Amino acid sequence: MKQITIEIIQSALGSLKEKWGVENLPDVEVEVPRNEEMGDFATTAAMKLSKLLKKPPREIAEEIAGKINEQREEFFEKIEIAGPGFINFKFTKNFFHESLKGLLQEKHSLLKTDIGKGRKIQVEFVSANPTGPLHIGHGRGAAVGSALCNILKAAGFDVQREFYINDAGLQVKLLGLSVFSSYQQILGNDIPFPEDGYKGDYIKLIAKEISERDGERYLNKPFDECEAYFTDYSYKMMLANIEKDLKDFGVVFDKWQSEKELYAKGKVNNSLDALRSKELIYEKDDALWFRSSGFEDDKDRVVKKQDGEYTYFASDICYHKDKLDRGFDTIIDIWGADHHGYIPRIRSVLEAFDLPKEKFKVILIQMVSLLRNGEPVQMSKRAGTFITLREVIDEVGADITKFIFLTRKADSHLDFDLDLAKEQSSENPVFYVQYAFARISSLFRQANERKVKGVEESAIREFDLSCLTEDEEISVIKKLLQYPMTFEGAALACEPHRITYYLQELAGVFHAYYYKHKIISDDNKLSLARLSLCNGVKIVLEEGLRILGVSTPERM
RNA sequence: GCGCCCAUAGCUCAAUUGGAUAGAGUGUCUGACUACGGAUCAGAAGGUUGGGGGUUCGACUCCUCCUGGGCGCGCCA
Repeated sequence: MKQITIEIIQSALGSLKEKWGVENLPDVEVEVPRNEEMGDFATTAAMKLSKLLKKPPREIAEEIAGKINEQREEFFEKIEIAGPGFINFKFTKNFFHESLKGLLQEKHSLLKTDIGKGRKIQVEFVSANPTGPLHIGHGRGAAVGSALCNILKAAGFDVQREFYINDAGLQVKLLGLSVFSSYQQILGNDIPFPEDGYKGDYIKLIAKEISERDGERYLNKPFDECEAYFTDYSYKMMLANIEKDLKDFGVVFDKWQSEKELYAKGKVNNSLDALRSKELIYEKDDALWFRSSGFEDDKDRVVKKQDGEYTYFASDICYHKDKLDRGFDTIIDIWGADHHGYIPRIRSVLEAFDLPKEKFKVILIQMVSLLRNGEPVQMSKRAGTFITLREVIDEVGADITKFIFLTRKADSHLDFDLDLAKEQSSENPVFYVQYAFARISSLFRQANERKVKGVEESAIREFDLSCLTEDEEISVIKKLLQYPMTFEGAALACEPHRITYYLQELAGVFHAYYYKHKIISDDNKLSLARLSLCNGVKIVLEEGLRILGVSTPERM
């Protein structure tokens, strides 16, 4: 719908070009006016041309409108000039009927686009350290990342979902030590627990599991001797746990990239060597530094510490280079907002490697504050006092949780009140949308039971939609036809929440329509047309909810 | 001290990337079941978009200063 309008305007501008004596025309932009009475679409082209042509916008608008009327009259019921120079278009009912028919016959035409043109894009998200269970913040990242991937895929990109595993370095070692200490304590060896160790109950659970499995085999031994066993065992347990939680949350990955593997394959060393040969690595105070201040960063960063250990940054240098080397056209990292200071550092890395830094994009997810009855819930991972994503899913439900996450822009803080989320569950927006879907499913069950002629197994083959003339019916069709532009906007801006809002609006116009008009009646032709319209709504709701990762129940 | 983000109706959030009279939900008030699902619908009320200045035909949106909040500024991750 939008595309057709743009093409018509472009064509009109094209034929006026000579008369105006201009070479380059501005891009044509169309939008849906706030107020429906103003029309179905509006363009600001005349206002944009005003400066260029040195003529008042309304005068230009008259010329354009006149030209369109000559050329493509049949689509429009009305074209008028309004306000400072908007050109408003109102489509004929026939246009809407034909468009709806297009959706019903060829879903693909409306639900998918090809702005991606098969380009390879990678989204790395969650990437939680495998040192503890996922918390609510990870859940937000998971919901947003997953929905974004679904959008990009439907928009024609070749999408890879990746989880980066920090399985090397001090944190997993500390996890191993924590479990080791707990194991010793369980078996009666009262050694002190590491001061900054992980203290959650899950540590004891893993320790107990090991004690049951291996008995006293590691009792009273020094940690050095069993470090590999405890560390590996523990982080693999945690990783399995994380994967399970994500799966139950409806989030899956194509690739789990191990940090350890980057070291094992020598990739980290290779990257550092490459930088060294460009004289971007130097030694100072017995440590190795990356000269990031020569790029966007405000200071140089350590890649290898005095004690000979690499920093996380060292493997991140390698990882981001590796991602682009894998041939992705764009790589998107989804990070917690507390990592924002890391952006200049990574951009510097790409620049240092002469890689195009505009291919690297970061989406920052703001913090989630958990509330219970309006009171903040204090969380500390180290102290082991935190509410896990698992607990939230169990208490509130995956659909509600995801919907709440996806009803906000990523970069605004979120107060997640557990009690409110539950209390409102009967009139929660997610049910409002799902209810519309269930209602339509119910309508088709009715139609089949009543043996409405022409309805077979929820499918209708013949479409005579000319009797859809009620205002509410046109409103529903219009909303359906707005899906592609909303969806494309969400893809280009990487903002899944736009889909969430759209679905609520679509459900809204549908509920209003349903309440006012009887769908199934004695008039067979009208019933079929109305069921077709409902089917159109169902198709779009199904696609939208699928993108968000929210279920589509036939009954509620 | 420096840097990034946020501030919109009582509350939780949108606003088609600079467009027309700033919109939804929730809460409050008033109505609609002898309906294919009332988890619904119709209506009312609610605003100096944190504050000042600037840019232009036009600003919630861009620039600048201020206020208030969040987060960073490690040879931690």
